Amino acid sequence: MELAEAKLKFIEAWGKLGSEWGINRTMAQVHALLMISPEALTTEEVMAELSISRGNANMTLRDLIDWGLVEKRHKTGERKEFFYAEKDVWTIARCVAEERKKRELTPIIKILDQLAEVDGDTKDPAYKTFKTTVTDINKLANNVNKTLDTMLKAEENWFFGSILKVFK
Amino acid sequence: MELAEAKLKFIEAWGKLGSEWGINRTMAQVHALLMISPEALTTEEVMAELSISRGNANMTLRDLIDWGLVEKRHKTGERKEFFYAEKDVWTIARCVAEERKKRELTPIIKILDQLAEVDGDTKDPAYKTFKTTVTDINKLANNVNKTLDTMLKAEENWFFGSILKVFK
DNA sequence: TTAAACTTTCAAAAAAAAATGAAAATTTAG
DNA sequence: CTAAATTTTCATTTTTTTTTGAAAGTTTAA
Repeated sequence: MELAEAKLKFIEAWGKLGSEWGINRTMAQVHALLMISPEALTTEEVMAELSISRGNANMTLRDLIDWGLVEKRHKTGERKEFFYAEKDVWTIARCVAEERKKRELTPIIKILDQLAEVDGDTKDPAYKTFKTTVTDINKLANNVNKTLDTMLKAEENWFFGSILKVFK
Repeated sequence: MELAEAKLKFIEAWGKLGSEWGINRTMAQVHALLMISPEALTTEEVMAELSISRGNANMTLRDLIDWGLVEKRHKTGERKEFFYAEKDVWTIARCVAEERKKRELTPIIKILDQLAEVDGDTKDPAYKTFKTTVTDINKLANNVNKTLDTMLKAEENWFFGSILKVFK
């Protein structure tokens, strides 16, 4: 396969994966484009490569910066801003995990904590089922949370190492 | 908090979480409703509880069955179908992991395998960056895949156990 | 200063996703 | 068989999400 074709396929696949996981397709595509670019790109270049508008490119790049996946760079003598994506896959994975933890896991745990305090009649099946379900989900969420915390502190390559033996 | 209020909040929160993770909000809400229902519900009841149309309820319940999260049940003497959700949180987590692995991880690995075979000039930075990025993502994806495989075979309660010590 | 280069904003438009509901299909009791 | 009960389908509508692009805002070189 040619590099040009492969690039397009990668951008498309990354966009699709993103959208399946609740990430805006264009944001995932811009991320893909920058990940495979050795050099930082300008807004103009991103717009041209992906055929998107200036406004879209600007907002998407801002979001990627908020996620910690992309950084602004400046070149001496150039007035324009350049955008460069983190390329280390483990660092990328950490960023995503950290952000999603903050944006989604922490808020839902807060709600589950409140819901676990619902009061009612222990003999009422509706109450029992509600309480049990919410409590169990809460426990799972807290375990995911703790595991992520530990994982995020872990060595860069824990994932590529032999963690698998744990489950032996 | 009253049970009725708590139920509504739970359904709302579960729907929101679902939509953040690329799951149709209504599907997540129907799932939430069934998870906290001690008894299997009819399509009519789901429609009424969530104020959704028959068509929507029908398709959503079908999807939940496809995910392995809900099953059809029949009551003797009743002609209608009833829907009952799996309540064990670990089993639910396995179902979701298994489905998403099948629907999203396996396909992307297939594509990454193809893309890793792109040919080009080793001295070309664009080629080098592409190759490295794709290869690294591929490695990570394969490790996630293997870890999920092992996890899915694991004991019901591995997650609630002391897996955390692994990362010590 | 100031004007050109560049970036950001956001109301409006377009596109995508989800929901509706009535007709068609299916099932089953009698 | 047959007709009532129930489920499924899917063209259309509605809602939600995403994108556009031009105007406003900002920065900087001279």
